[in-house]
Amino acid sequence: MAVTEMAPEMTTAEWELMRIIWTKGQASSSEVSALIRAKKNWTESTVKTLLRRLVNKQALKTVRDGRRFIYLPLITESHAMDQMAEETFARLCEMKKGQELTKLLEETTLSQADIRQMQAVLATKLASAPQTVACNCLPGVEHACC
Amino acid sequence: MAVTEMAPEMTTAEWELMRIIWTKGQASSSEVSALIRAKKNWTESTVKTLLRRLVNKQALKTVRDGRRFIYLPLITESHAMDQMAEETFARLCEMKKGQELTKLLEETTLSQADIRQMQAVLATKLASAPQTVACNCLPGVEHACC
DNA sequence: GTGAAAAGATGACAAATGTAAACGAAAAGA
DNA sequence: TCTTTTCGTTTACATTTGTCATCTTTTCAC
Repeated sequence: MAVTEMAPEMTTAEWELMRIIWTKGQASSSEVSALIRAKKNWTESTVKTLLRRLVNKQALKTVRDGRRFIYLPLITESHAMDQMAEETFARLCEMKKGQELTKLLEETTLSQADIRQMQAVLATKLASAPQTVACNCLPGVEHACC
Repeated sequence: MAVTEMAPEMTTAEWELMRIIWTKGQASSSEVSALIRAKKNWTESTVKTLLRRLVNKQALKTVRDGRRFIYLPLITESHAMDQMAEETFARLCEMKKGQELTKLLEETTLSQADIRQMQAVLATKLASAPQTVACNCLPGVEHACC
């Protein structure tokens, strides 16, 4: 595996703010506060703290705009999503990832275009897919389960 | 959405131990210690602490076996996996989940059976799939992005 | 039965997280 | 200019998480 460009780990609370900034492209602390209020009862203080932490983690950068700061993303949403998804799946048993992905496919609202793209990916993969994928739940033990 | 039977949140470290216990069905503290050692340099103390926390969180229960405890799972691996995957995807923009799932499909090693099952799921979904899925990144704002 | 080995119980401690309150400076309105 | 509002900065504080070290209590081998 390539050593992935590690994006900073973001907490759930921080992620909420990032989504706002990713979508708007940039935002001031008060803009973020105003927008997040539709969803979370956080005080401005809380938002400021989270933004500061995101800057420290190098997930955001700031540019001054007179008295205040404008916050801009330093990592893309796509990259952050990829990393989070990867980290989640890294916890799972190799053998069981397929089942879990299947469940996600079932539960997620997908557009027709999404589905067509997935169908293309799967068709390609099928050709070289292994008969089975071994469980790797017991460290150092091959075929731990089943 | 139905109110999901909430399984306790497990940390990354705790999850590692759970995988061992799920796979073996049950294990004593020293068995877990021995097995985890192939992967993590944790002391027995660390393992005991994590097991205790898992019991407190009601992810595990114990039965006495003479001087020691046998740890048994109180939640299934499947349930825990579902919940973790759900929580991860809950963070993501509705509109972008499909793209992220597609990437996961590409990157994950899938068995032929996995792929066939996914193909079946997708074929079914396609019939009733929406043309597009709206972004929900800005709380309270419809079609935030694009 | 005595000492070493094995288990559980307790206590610790730093870093990360969620969630602010307070304080100080600057800008804007009266 | 005096006051209020608006920002950023500092400090705080309880929890959770990662990692152990110790202490205590059982056992098991001599």
